[in-house]
Amino acid sequence: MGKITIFDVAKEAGVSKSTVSRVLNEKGNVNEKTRRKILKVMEKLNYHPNSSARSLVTKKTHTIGLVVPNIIDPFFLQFIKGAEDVGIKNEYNMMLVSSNWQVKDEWRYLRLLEEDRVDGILLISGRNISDSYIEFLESEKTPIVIIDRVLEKNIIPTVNVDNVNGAYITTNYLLENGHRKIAFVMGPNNMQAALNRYEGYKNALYDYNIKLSDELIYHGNFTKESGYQATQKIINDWDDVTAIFYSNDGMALGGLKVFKEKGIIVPDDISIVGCDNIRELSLIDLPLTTLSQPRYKMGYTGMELLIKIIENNDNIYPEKIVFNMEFINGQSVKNISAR
Amino acid sequence: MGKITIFDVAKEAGVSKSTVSRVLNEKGNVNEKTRRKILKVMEKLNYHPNSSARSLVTKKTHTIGLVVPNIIDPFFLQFIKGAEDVGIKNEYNMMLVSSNWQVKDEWRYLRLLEEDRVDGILLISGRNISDSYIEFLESEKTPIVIIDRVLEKNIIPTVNVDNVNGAYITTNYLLENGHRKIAFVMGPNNMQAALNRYEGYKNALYDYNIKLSDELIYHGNFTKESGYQATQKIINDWDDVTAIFYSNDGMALGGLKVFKEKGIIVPDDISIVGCDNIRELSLIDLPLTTLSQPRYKMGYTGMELLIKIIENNDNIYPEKIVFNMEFINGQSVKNISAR
DNA sequence: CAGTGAAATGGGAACGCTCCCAAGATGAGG
DNA sequence: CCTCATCTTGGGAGCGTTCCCATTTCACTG
Repeated sequence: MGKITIFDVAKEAGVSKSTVSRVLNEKGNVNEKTRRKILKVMEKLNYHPNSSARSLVTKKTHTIGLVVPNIIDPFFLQFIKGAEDVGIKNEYNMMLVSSNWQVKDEWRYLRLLEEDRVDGILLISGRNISDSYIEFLESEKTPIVIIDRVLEKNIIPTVNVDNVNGAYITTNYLLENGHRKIAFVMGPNNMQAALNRYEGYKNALYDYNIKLSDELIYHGNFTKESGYQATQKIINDWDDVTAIFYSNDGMALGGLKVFKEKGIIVPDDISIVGCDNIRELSLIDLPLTTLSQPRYKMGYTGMELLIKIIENNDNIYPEKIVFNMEFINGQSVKNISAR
Repeated sequence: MGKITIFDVAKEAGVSKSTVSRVLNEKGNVNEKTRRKILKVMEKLNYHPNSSARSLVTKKTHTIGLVVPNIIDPFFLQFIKGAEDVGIKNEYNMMLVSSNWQVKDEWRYLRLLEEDRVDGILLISGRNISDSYIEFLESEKTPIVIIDRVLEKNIIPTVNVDNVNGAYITTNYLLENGHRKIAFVMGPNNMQAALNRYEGYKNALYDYNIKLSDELIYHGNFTKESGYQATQKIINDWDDVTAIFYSNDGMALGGLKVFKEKGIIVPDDISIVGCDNIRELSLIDLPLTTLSQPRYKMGYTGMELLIKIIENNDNIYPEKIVFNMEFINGQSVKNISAR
């Protein structure tokens, strides 16, 4: 079915292809009358410009590559949604690539760029990207924005969340509610976010003049199972811990399981706070007090930034955007201040 | 930074662009020695063919449009993952479009086709696509596969699940476990899947010689809230209903909330089954007996089919693939047969 | 009514590739 | 040593646009 081209439109409208192109791109002067006529012909013939031909000469695809560590994890959906909404608004398409947390898959999204399939890349949750790859991207001057990875040495624009501050606020909230012996369940040591949350916890204690006790620090790896185990240890080790700070919600869920099994009531017997505000928690009866990353907003902002970079490629100064975590006041903390 | 083109490679290797093209596409005869040389030069110059230029002449983009009703809903992730895995294997990229359940957004994915950005479209969960649009796609002879929507009149290939059979098996399971008075919570009337599940329920009762009672049929709209309300009604209306069949898991969750509030123990006081096997349920302590759509497999198969259609465009006969639902035996049904 | 500048239009080159066709190289067979 | 088939290579056209430049049209002004 011979596709309609710009020539067909030109012929039908009795003008040259150049004029059609002009109305298509709203560039240059076109007599209003002919403009209307051409528009009418386009509609009549159901003409749509071929994007490949366009890209070939303009060097723009109006497509961005969206890289996600793992498409299966609902955690990333809000980021994607935020990015998508901006994309739609600016008429950008999104090419989806999941990196599977694998360094070896980095070539897959790199190739999108090399083959000029995309104008830039939005790397969501860049925690899994190797340093050498980031340096490579930097040297390539690729339009790219990385979400959820702090890059201090690199000039690449990033969108992040202030984990230190978030954990500080949360810990402080526990302190204000009279808690003094607060166990802390850490995440993986190699994860910046996990370390930062620990730092916030530490700072809050310090500012409250409470001595940090290493014995109250437990280790997990962000899974429900590891939260389960850590919680069992905590309960075994102490009978005067009044609150537990889980550095993500997954581990808090593991904790809840322990409490259920042992008949421990939250928050009457123990107060807990989590971190991340994962969707699954909304299904649980107890509203958890937790911190939320503004994921939608981060995706949204990241995409906006990326498009900005793509569209005025000159005089860019790299931006490092940092959002605050949002404190979500649930019902898993009890005020135990003596009155 | 002047991008490397096929000419640069040709020049450096001392051959013509045609020869380079030949080794690029592994088409036609090329002397093994020159082939190696060209390959080496490509690597040296880090040459990658421009996809727009290629598409312009071949009319193939090696990209497929993946349409999902709502990217925010984790329900669709398994479909996407299945499709993606096939895409990667066959070197297809995926353009992501969410339809937002809105008919008015149909133009957004249509345009991907019209602008020749994609070679075909995989419409996941086509429940939300208007009939007129489907007819349009059919008439356009667009390479398309629709997942999760039964199309009897149309010639478009689909991948579906046998809801009738699934509901039959589940209902039968309840019957085998001694339940006779089984309430049924329906989904929206305009949804094929919901109606089919009702049909399966009906058939099972019929084959078991149990008279269908309209009074045991309750209506919901697949939300947790509607399940909550329906369950309250059921409990109000009857004291001898021993089992409830929720036609999706979301409504079953609503039911669980009622039971918790009223101190009703599942499965001791009442047996329940759901349908869909949504991820959130894994976080709940009670393993629900439910039906699972093989979502990963459906996405996988749909994508395979689509690529097959795209790649040998001739003599296609439309396929209608139907998977069985998988029965997931949880712990929410009690055997109450008199012994 | 000639002259002028702006508005409107057309034509051609270029984008980077594939593909067809023609031509040169090679080698076997007589 | 010539012939012919096969392998190998090069050149040119064409894919559907955009964009630059040249040309035509037009409305005014003096």
